[in-house]
Amino acid sequence: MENAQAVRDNAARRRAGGRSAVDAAAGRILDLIRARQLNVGDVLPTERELSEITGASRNTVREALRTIRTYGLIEPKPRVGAVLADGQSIAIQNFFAAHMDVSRSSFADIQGFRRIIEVGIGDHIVLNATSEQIEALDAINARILESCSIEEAAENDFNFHMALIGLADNRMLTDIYSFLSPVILRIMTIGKEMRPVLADTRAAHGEIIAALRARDRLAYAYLMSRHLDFALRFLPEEPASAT
Amino acid sequence: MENAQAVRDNAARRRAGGRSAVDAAAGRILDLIRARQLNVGDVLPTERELSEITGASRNTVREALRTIRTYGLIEPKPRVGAVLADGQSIAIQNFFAAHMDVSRSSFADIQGFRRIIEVGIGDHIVLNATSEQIEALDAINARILESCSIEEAAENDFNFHMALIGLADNRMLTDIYSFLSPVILRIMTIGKEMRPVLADTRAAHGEIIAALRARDRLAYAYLMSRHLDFALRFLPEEPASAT
DNA sequence: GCAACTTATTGTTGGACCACAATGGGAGTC
DNA sequence: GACTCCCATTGTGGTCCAACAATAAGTTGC
Repeated sequence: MENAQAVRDNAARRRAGGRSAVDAAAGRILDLIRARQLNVGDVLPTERELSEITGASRNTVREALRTIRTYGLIEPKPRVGAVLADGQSIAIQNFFAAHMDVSRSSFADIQGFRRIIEVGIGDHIVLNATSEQIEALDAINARILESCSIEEAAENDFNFHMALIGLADNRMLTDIYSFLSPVILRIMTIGKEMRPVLADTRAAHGEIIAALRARDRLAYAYLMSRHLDFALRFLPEEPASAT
Repeated sequence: MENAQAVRDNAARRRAGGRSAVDAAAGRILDLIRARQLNVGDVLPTERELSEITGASRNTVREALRTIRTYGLIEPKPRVGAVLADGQSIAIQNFFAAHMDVSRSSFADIQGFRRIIEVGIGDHIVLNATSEQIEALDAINARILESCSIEEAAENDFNFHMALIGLADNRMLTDIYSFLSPVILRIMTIGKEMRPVLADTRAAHGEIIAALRARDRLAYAYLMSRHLDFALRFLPEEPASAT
C-alpha cells in the first residue's frame, strides 16, 4: 500500500515548497501548455494521463483543472478531454460577479483606472497619430448611432475606446484592456440602460476626436476626463463622493 | 445504495438548469454566504457539512470551494474550516498571470505603461494627498541611499513608486503594479547595474516630492516624465518594433 | 450512407487515510 | 485545592483510490 507513502511525499513536498499538491499540479499543467505551445482549440492530455505526468491523483488533477478552468483557459469536453479555450470574458465576468457582493467599489475602481489611462495616452496620440488613424476613429464612432440594441451600442462604444488605446501603441496597455473588456462592456451596458441616449455618447466622442485633429492635448484631457466622469455618474453604486 | 439515484438527480438538474453539480454547489455556497451575511473573517461550515447542505459529495463540494477559492473569496484553514477572505488582489494577480505573458511585453512597453500611469495619477495625488503621506514618501526615498546592494536599491526604488501608486487610491492600479512588480524590479536592477549612482535617483525622487508639496501638478508631470524616460535610456534594445 | 454498438473520457460519488491543530482530561506540582 | 504541563482524543482539510453514470467520438454492421 503505497498510498501512505504518496501522502507523506506530498506532505513533505508541501512543507518544502510551500505549495499544495493541487497548486503544484496546476503549475505543471500550465507549464505543459506553454512547453507544448498549445493554442486555442488544442486538447490537453486526459485527466488520467495528467495524473501520471504530475504524479498526483486524478482528484488532485481535477482540482487543478478546476482552477485553470476558473481562469477560463480550458473548457472540458466529455470523451475528448480539456480543450484550450478563450473563455477569458466569461471568466472575468464570473470573477467580478462573485466579488460584486463583497466589494462594491470595483466598478468605480475600474472607471478611475480608465480615466488615468485614457487621459494619459492623450499626449502620445496627439504627437504620433496619423490623420488616417483619426479618420478611422470617426468611422468607428459613427457606428454607435446605427446600433440596434443596447448591447450593440455598448460594444461600439467600447470599440471606440479600444481603438484609442490601440493608438497608444503599447502592448501592455492593449493586453490589460482586452483583459478588462468584459467588465468595461458591462459598465457601458449599465450606463446605456440607465440613460439610453446614444447621440450624447457619439457627440462626446466627436469632441474628443476634434481635439485630436486640432492636436490640442489640453482639450483632449479635459474632454476625455469629463466623458469618463460622466459615465461614472450612472453606476448603481454610489456618487463618487466617497474617498 | 442510492448512489445511482443521486447521480441521476444531479444529471437531471444539470440538464434542467444547464449547470453541473459543482456549479450548483458553488452557487448554493455563495447563496449561503449571502444569506447568512458572512463577512471577512467569518468561517464557512465544514466541507462535510456543506456536503450535506448542498446534497453533493465532499469531492464535488471541494471542487466548488476550489472555484470560490480561485476568486479569492475564501481561504481554507485547517481545523477551522474555510474563512471568508479578502483575497481579491491576489486573485486578480493570478488571473493576470494566467492570461498574460509578461515576457512578451518589452521593457519599453512596461516603462511606457508606467509613464502613463505615474504621470497620470499626479492630479489625484496633488489634490488628495495629505502632508503626512508626502512626508512618508520622503522617508521611503531616504532609504535608497542606505542600500547595500543593487538589489536592495532597486527594491527601495520600487517601494517609492509603489507608495506613489498607493496614493492614487485605486485598487486595480495597486493590483496591476503588484503583478508587474517582478518585471519592474528587474528593469530597475538593470538600470542601476548600468549606472549605479543612487544619489541621482534619490534626487529625482526628491524633486518629484517637492512638486507634490507645492501642489504643482505641471511640475510633477514634467519631473516624473523625465525621471521615467531617463530610466528607459539604459534598457537593452529589444525587438519592440513589431506592431 | 446510416444506425447501433463499443469505448474512452469526463462527472460524480463514497470511502479511506494522513497531517495538523485544538480541545480536554489526567497526572504531577505548588 | 488550584495550577500547570503533557498527551490522547477529536475534528478538519488534503490527498488518494475505486467505482459507476453520462456522454460523445470512433467503429462496425447493415
